[in-house]
Amino acid sequence: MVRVRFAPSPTGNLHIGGGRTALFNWLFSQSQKGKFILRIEDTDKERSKKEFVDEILGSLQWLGFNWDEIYYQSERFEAYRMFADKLLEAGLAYIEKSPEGKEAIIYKVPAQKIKVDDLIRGEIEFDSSLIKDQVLIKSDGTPTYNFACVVDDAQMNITHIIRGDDHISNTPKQVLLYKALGFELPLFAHLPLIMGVDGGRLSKRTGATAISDYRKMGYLPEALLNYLLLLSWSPGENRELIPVKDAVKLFDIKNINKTSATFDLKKLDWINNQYLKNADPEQLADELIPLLEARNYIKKDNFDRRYLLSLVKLFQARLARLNDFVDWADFFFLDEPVMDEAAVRKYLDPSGLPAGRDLPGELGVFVKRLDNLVEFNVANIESSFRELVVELGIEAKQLIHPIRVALTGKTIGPGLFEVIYYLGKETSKKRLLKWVK
RNA sequence: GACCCUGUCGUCUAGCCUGGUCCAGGACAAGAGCUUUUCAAGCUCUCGACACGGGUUCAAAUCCCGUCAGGGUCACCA
Repeated sequence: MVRVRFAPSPTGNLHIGGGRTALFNWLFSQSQKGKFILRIEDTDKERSKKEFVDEILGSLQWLGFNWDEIYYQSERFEAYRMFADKLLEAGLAYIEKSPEGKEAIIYKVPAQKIKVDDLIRGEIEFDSSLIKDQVLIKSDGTPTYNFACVVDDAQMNITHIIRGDDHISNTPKQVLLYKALGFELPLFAHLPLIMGVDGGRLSKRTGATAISDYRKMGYLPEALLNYLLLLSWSPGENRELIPVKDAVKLFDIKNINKTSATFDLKKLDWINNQYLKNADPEQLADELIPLLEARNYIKKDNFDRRYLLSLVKLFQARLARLNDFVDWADFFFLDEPVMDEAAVRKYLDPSGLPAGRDLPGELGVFVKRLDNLVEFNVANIESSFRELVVELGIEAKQLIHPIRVALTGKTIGPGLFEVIYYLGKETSKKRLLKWVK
């Protein structure tokens, strides 16, 4: 049975690169009906933090990766010690004393050619005479990364090691240890790295790196997953929008390419919009509620959910990020819209109008028409408006823009008649009347 | 510096294994237009790449060699 693992170190957040490694491991396990194992590599007592463990687990859950088993290296120190002693007894390792008298166990690296048949890159050859002896157990008693990793991968029966490219040069060191300990070798697959726009490693300078940051910014996990999937993997046939469920069926390690990819926020935005457009409004509303509460736009447990749902539907297709809703739809929740001054000057300042136009008068008439509607609905609002502009002998947009600014404070937004309808007759009248005199 | 990995539009990629169907296809971005009530969406179009140089071959993005470029690793960090 296929068993893969994702082995983050809790010395920081789960970043984009780690998320992608987790994704490929998880996808492979799902596609092979295998097990996905999580191993927290917390051997560095100084830098490992509980809060990072929580953050990493939270991000993995948000992405939808459920693990079958979880282990903590900090709980397995006896095992590492035991295998180090074995190597000592076999004469394959030696003890080195520090000036303070502390002892470290060092593996004596034998000189030989090591071939690794990487699932993604093919055969890679190394010369171990170029590798110096490796510390197994540090003088403080904790194991080194390469040693703990080998012991664990073998003990946990990991069959495929799928990890980042940056581990290629660790591979010969680990292969040597597998052989020295008499463990069966797993298969290796080294994923190309994700680069920042500046060409180097993805860093905070080049944009957000933590998965949780993308969550905060309003990206849907499905969208982020889909984007990450496209970085160095393609199912062919020009398919781009691939929900995880489909990816599990289509996934084949052979289709992973060897070239590193640059993280492109623009494409992520596009994918996010694609998912947002087709998302269930109920689900989006659930995500939005805490954000709206935080801004005091709605009161917890005391708001009209059906109304919110209608607004979500109004904006859904326009959002690049879910959080945009909070800014773009603010006028539905505020008593007074926040006015964009430039928009006011452009559309509501009578001095800028052509001779003969009487904007305040026109707005006044429109308010009366709204008042007289037999039934206040989108169709009636629109037809009364259309009739009015014909009577006035002006183009629809000459009046639409000023009204939108008066009602929303903005030049952009959903269709005007929906805006009026959802704002309600009284609020619309009140906001328009401000510009009548 | 040594070792290792990689090189197709600005970006993500298809094609490369099994040379001809590729004067290289798709997507994002950019530009133009349509629609129109602004924005978004949608639709149409435009711009734009086989890193370079040698081979092999009737024929090379595809095979071979070299060069160059980019990246990674060289810790008692993981």
